[in-house]
Amino acid sequence: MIQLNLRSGQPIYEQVRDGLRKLIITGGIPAGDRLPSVRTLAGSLAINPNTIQKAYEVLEQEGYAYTIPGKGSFAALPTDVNAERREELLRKLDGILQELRFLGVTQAELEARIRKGERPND
Amino acid sequence: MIQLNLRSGQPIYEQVRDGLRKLIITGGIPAGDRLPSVRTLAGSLAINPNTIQKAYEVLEQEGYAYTIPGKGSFAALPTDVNAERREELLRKLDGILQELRFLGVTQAELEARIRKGERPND
Amino acid sequence: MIQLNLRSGQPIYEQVRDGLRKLIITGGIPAGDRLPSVRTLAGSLAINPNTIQKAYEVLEQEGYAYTIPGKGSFAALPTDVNAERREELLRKLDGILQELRFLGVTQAELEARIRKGERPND
Amino acid sequence: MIQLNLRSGQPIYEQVRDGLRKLIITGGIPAGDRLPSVRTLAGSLAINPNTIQKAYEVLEQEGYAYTIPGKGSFAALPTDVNAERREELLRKLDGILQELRFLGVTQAELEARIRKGERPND
DNA sequence: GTGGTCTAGACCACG
DNA sequence: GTGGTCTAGACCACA
Repeated sequence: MIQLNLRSGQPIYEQVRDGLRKLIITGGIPAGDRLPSVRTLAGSLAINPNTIQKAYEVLEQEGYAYTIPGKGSFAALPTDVNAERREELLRKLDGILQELRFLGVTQAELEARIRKGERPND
Repeated sequence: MIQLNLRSGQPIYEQVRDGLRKLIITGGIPAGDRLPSVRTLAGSLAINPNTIQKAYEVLEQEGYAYTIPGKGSFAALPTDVNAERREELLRKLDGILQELRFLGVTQAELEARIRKGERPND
Repeated sequence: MIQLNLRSGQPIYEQVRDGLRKLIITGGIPAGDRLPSVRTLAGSLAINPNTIQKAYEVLEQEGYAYTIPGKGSFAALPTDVNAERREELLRKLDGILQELRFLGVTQAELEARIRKGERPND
Repeated sequence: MIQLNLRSGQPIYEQVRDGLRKLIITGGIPAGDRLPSVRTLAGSLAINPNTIQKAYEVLEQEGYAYTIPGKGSFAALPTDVNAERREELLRKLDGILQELRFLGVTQAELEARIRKGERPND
């Protein structure tokens, strides 16, 4: 389910966090559904449970997951996600757009790219 | 000119790199112009020269600057920037757009945001 | 294992890089195997760990090694080596051949030399 | 006549040395002919005469040029070139061939490359 | 004066 | 225990 690259230099817990977040965003794990348990995921990815634990903690801080002690961790609703996360994304978006423009990417190319991922019901 | 946050967890040399890249992108340092010398910048930011030098090395790998030993470092042309950097930006762009859509940002809002930074001659 | 000449004028980190690369090329360190740790090698060569680390960074840029923080550095596969490195070698090869011819080395001698290192299964 | 790249990071005096050596090797400056004077070359390349001076000194050590005080510097015969230079080239050649083989270049490709530069009268 | 290299020693994140 | 980062201070090549 989650692809790890142990050679990438990126901390493993970040890769797990990114993978889980991606699953939640894409609907692979619908809001309210239970995330795999720390031990299960650690087993299937063949890494240390502490590393999974850290990923879950960070995800919870961002608001993408919440934990019910004794029950497990669950995917949160989009509206539960930390407002800071959203602001951070918008900040990064502006920075990336600015840099791409500097590199010669035209407004038309940017708009094409932004439409490519458009969802029907927007 | 460059704002550092020594407690942010992000390495100082990366903050310096980001700050300089921003200056180059925004035209604050036009292509061909000299960047501040390692010692000068280290002094004005009150950090070690080695840390500045690492920032310059990374910036050079990205293609945003080039160094002439004994002369200084200079801002490069947009066309000199590493192709990998451009691809990395496009990858990040797609990921951010996907996450923002999940968080409820509509296509109209995204397009508005993308037009905000539009440059007249695109 | 690696011979250093501290008075040669060539930077120590380059000598370390060359020595390690040679070990990888000759199979002294098979692909996937761990290179000596920064501290270990620094100790056995009696030089500063930072100098070793710089050698490893450069080796990684060339594609001859990859690093997993907290785990160590490892020898990469030949296919992971940077394409630029290969082109640089071919460029240097042509220049050296040209100069050797100027110095009176005949085509026969060059071909003999090129066959000397031939591998059986080529 | 000599192409300098002030941005390359390679010391200018080395670029000048390489350029002059190339001219001698290729016959652009036949053996016995006078090399351009330090001041002339410094002027046409728009660099400091001290830098040219250093290039000439190194070239003389290699045996590619000799200086007659008050007369100028002259291109030497191939037989005058330092034996160490020749050995260094052969050593480098072996190292490059070994590395290229490691990178998957076959014996056939190497031989093709070595024949490409073949001179008719060898 | 500039960047490049090196040392000695320190703290931290990661797994 | 590993690599990553940072500091303080030093010397050298280059132009």
